[in-house]
Amino acid sequence: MSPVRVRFAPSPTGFFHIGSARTALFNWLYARHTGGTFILRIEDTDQARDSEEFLRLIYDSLTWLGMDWDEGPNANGIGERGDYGPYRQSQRADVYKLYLEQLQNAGRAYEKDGAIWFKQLGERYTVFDEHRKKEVEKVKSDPVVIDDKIRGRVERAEDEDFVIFRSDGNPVFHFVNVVDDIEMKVTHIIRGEDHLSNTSKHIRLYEGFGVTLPAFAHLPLILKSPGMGQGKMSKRDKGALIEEYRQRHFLPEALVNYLALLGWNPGDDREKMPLAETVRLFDLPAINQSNAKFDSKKLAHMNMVYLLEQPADRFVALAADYFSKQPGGAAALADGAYFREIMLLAQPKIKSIDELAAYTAYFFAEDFPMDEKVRAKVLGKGDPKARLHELMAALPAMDFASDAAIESAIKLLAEGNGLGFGDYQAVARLAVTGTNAGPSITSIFRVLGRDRTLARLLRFAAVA
RNA sequence: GUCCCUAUCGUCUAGCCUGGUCCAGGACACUACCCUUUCACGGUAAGAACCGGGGUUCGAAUCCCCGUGGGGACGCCA
Repeated sequence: MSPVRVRFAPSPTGFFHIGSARTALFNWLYARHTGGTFILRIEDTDQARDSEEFLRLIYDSLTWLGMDWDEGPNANGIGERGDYGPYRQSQRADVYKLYLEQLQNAGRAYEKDGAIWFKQLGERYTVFDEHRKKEVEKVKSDPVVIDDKIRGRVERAEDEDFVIFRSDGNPVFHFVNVVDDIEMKVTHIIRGEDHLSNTSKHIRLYEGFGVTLPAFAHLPLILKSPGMGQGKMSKRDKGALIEEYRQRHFLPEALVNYLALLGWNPGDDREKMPLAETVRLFDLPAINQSNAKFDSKKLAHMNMVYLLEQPADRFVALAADYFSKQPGGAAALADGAYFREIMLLAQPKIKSIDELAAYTAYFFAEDFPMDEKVRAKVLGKGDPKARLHELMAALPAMDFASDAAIESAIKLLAEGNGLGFGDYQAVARLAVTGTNAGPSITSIFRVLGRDRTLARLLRFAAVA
């Protein structure tokens, strides 16, 4: 058995979406599992739609997700690697010319309407195609048998000639895809099920070139989320773009973990697992045959689980990176020690990094918003104003050294008035943060410091 | 319309290959309760599925067939 060589072959014609990422991931996982080679090949044969910006997005997205390629084009200064380059189809015209000549010499290519067509072998007949609303010529030939690693044996009987070179002289996907897979010695073609019906064309091409077939594995598709319509997920769907998760500062390892579980599982109940473990267990036969709907809530949960276990330093670094990209975020970063304390308070509370700005806003500004509903609720219960004044009176003498010290001071105050901690907690939180959600009030007091806490209590008491 | 793939809780799925251990297990979501100093986390509990019909068999979620549902392809896009 020759060493595994797989490839991910995107075209830079649009944003990098979740389906592409999953295809890339499964190829990457299979390469790493088998100790094989992961090739990145850019299929930029559509001059009208290709763009350098989208090309960069492919490199950046793969890198962000942690999928390194062993062979591939010169990307972001990495330099071209591999012995079968160039790895951009726009630079491989001479190779395609050679393969075309081979087909022409064998009588398997002909010209029509300025384009070059691949000629199928077999009995020809015409039929009216309801879908295309025109007569088409079909070829009755020996059935093509696809031995699919995921689906088993798939058989297709009908063929049609198809274009391999456009009238503008550029080769078409089916042709270049097969030629490069041959040239680059790809052993396993792992791609979405939407290509399953193309595969018979591709197999005919392999036969035309007289080479042996690679193994095929057609992945189930990722469908729209429940309630978001029918069909496969498209670039236009909410949550479909990798870029979106990157901008929202999702953890790439969480996204990768979620994506790995969309159509594959380790065979037991584990869901959150280290990448190395996924690599160890991943294999083609374990991949599901049916499509899966995308569930952003489950992804969000996975992200939270990963966030929770981040070491303090990494979490603070992630938070700092996030704030640095927020409007006005620089102010929050001004005091590093203060920033760190706040972020660590927030870490166990949030589901994703992009909640941080709103969740911690009151630490960084005095003009934080007041939640009117919460205000009405808190002020409508007991005698919060009295509690507020008792607290303000006690504050100057309070020990702010630790959460525990603040807690016992407030408890002492409460006991003295025949009350409980909770009687002070709600109104103090409202006065100091404007809301009813957040870290413990003692830690907020401590981090804010006595002066700022007292000032906020005073200000609130004045208008309450 | 033609061809191809597919079918277990709302969703992701285990179980199916090698029929009995499954009145079907886990996770997300939802609900309730517990924990609690708010909000989360966490814990416990509840509800929730073998698409339908035929067969094969002592026995079918598991094997076969037919329906139906879902998905894909049918471009001088990839």
